[in-house]
Amino acid sequence: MRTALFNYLFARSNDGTFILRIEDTDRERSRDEYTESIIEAMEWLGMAPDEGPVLQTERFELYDDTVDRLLDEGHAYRCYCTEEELEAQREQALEEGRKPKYPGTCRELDEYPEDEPHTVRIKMPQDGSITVDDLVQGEVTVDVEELDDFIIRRTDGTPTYNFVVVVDDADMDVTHVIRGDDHLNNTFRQVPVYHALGEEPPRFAHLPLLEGLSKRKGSASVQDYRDRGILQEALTNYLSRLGWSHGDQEIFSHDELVEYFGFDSVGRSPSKFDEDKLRWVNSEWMKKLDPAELADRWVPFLQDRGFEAEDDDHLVEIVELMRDRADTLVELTDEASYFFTDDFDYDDAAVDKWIDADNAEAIDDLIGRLEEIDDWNSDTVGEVYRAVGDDHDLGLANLAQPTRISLTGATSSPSVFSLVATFPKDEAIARLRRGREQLF
RNA sequence: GUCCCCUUCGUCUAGCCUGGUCCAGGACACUGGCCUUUCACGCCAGCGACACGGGUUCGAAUCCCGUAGGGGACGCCA
Repeated sequence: MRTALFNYLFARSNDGTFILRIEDTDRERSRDEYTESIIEAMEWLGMAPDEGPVLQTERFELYDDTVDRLLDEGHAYRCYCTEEELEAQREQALEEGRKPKYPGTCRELDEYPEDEPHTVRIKMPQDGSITVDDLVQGEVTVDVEELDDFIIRRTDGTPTYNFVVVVDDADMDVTHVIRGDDHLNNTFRQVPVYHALGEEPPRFAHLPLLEGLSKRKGSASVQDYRDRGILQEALTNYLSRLGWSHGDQEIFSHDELVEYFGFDSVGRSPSKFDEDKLRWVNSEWMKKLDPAELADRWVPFLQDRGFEAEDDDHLVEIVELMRDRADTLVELTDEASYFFTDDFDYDDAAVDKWIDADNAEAIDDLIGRLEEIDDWNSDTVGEVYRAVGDDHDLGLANLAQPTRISLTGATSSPSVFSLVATFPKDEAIARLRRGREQLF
C-alpha cells in the first residue's frame, strides 16, 4: 500500500494518470476478493485509481500475439528443455559454485518444430552491460553476463510476469514504473524486452521495502487499521513518511503530500512500521479534524459497541470534550463510554479515597442547586460548584471527585464542570443521586 | 555461490550531491518537571546515533577504498 501511495502521490503531483493493474497471470493465486479488497482500501485512503483495474488475465491475446511477433522477428526462440533438465542444471551449477542461469541450450537450433512441447525464451544481449537510471537508486549497472534468456511463454501457452509487464507498460503508455526494490534486478531483464519490442523503457523508481509488512497483506491490514480506529488521513500521513520526508514536518494533509512529494526526498534504506508513531499521528489527526466530521466517523464504532449513538450536536459536543484524550476512535469509544451507558461499577480505590460521609450534606446541597440551573452549561455548573465549595468550606476536589465517580465510575475525566454540563441535565442529576444513595 | 541494494539516536528521519556553520537537528517512545478539580492534552528538560577500518584533506557524518552486518534477485512465481 505504501508503494501504491507513492504511485498515487507521484501521479497527482505531476498531473499524471494513476492506473491500477492486477498482475494475475498466475491463475492459481489470484482471487477476485483480493482485487476488491485492494480497491476498497485505496478508496478508503482517498487514492482511488484513475483507470483500471486492468486485469492481465483478460489480455492474453495481446501477449500471445506479441510473443509470436518476437518469434517471427528473431528476438525470441522456442526451447524444448524440460523442467527436470533445467532443475538438474541449476542444482549442479549451484553445487559447483557457478551462477544458476540458463545456458542457452536451444538458442541456436537447426530446427524449431512448433508442434512439440516447448516454451518460448527471449534473447538477451550477448555482451555489454545494462544501465538503469533509477529515480530513487540512481544509476545502476549490471553486466549482461548475469542475465539469461528467460521464459516469456510457458509450455501451457500462458505468458510470464517479466514479459507481460513490459508488454502492458508499452501498450498502456506507462511513463513511470514505481515499485518495490525487489524488482530492481528484474528491471535488467525487462529493459531488453522493451528494446526487442522497439519501445523506449519508461523511467523507474525502486522504493526500499518496508520491513515486516507483506505487500500481499497490504490491503487487508489497511482494513484492519480502519477497524482499529485509525483515521484515513493518519494512515496516509504515516505511510508517506516511511521512506520519504519533507524537512522536519511530520503532519501532512492530503494536499500537502501531493504538493511536496518527490523522489528527491525518497530515501534508499528500508524502514520499519512503528505502531506507536502511527498512533501519535492518528491522535494529531483526531485533534485536527473538524469535530462534526470526527463525530460522523465515530458513530459506527459506537454502534459496534452496542451504544445508541446518533450523529447529532450532542455527539459533537462529546467529541470536542473527549477527543484529545484518545489516540484512536476505538479508544475514544472506551474513554467516552460513560456518556452512552450508566452500567458501570464504581472504582473501589476511588471510593475509599474520596467518598466521605461527612460531605454528604454538601453533596445534597450541590444536587439541589444544580437542579435550579436554567441555562445548563459549564459556566453555570461551575458557579454552583464553587459556591457550594465555599459555603461548606470544602476544597473543590471533595466535590469534583465524588461527582466523577458518580457520573463515570472513576476519577479520571475532563474538567468536572464540562463533564457535568455535557450530560443532559436530568441524566447528570440522576447519576449524582444514585451515587449519593449508593456511595455515602 | 554469483550479482544488485542498504547501513545517522530503540524507531521514523534531517544533514551527505555543493567537506568546516554538526562535540550531529526534528519526531515517536521512554524518564523527570511544570500546568491542574482528577486523568489526559499542552509546555519545558533529560536520555540517546554518524556500523567498523584505512585513505584524501588544515578539516569528513559528508569524498575514495576495504571489511562486517542486513535486505533483495538468480523460477515454466509475481
